[in-house]
Amino acid sequence: MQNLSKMDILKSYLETKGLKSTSQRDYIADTFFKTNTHISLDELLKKVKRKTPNIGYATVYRTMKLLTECGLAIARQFGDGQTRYENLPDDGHHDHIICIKCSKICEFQNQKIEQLQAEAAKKLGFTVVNHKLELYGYCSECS
Amino acid sequence: MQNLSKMDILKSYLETKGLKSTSQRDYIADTFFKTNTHISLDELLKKVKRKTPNIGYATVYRTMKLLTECGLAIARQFGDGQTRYENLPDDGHHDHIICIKCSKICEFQNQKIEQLQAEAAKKLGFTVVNHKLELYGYCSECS
DNA sequence: TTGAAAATGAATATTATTATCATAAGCTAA
DNA sequence: TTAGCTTATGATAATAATATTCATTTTCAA
Repeated sequence: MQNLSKMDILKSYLETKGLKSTSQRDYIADTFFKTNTHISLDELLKKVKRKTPNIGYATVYRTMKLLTECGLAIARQFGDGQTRYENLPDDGHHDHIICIKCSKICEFQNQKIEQLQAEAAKKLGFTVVNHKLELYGYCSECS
Repeated sequence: MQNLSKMDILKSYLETKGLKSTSQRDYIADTFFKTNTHISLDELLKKVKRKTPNIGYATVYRTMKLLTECGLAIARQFGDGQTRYENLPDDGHHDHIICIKCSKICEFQNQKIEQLQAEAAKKLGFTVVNHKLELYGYCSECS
């Protein structure tokens, strides 16, 4: 079992909610944590079924709902009519800057921005567990 | 009829596509242009029906598809299972914070964050022209 | 070990989106 | 203006994804 820290976060979330740990949940979560794409429920179910064929769609659905609730997954829509789940990268770098001409993508992280986000959220009564920041512009070669 | 310039953009889009101008389309578009929220099809239909009760869901649906195609509306998903249409603000840009439990959406603006974004981009040799920032967390009622 | 609480999985229900089709309305040419 | 063709409309139906139900199984704390 990889992804120990993520699994720990999940376990502690379950505990605070009075929910139980099950082999299905663990296996679905672990499988998801190993993806680095935007995976749909059907795709994840297919992956999970390779090793545990009698797992049901509903369990995958409910597990992903849990992971989303505790900030370990981000549910996104890309316009194909399906919800896709994004796994957080381990190093926490999930800000992107994308060149609108050549499509080059760079990643960056800025602690100060994250701090300001948390403050802005607090003013509105929110507690941030996750964020998605995408900048669009021209890279050095295209500007 | 307000929103003349947006209406002009729509009219010229229709013309280039060989589509026709109708009173329903005009009224739906004008009603949408007057919103400053993330409106769903049902909500927009309800608004439109106040003055023109015999308008149909399908016409609203098709009109919003057109507006999206020509860039006058942005179709967004915030996780409540409904597509919501964002009217382009006249006064610029806003960011979103979304409750991952109840799907409440708040908007906020933060000049300082935008400034830091520009700085971070500059370090990577980029010039920012646009950005998308979404925070996910718990609202005051769900935390 | 036991029993209450929660999870599972198959199936069903619900909901939003998209397509269909008969009729109505807009547009162009004469 | 009108004839004739094209597109739009609105009611409804089809589709597809998501959410719920329920009988059974599993977990976990006492």
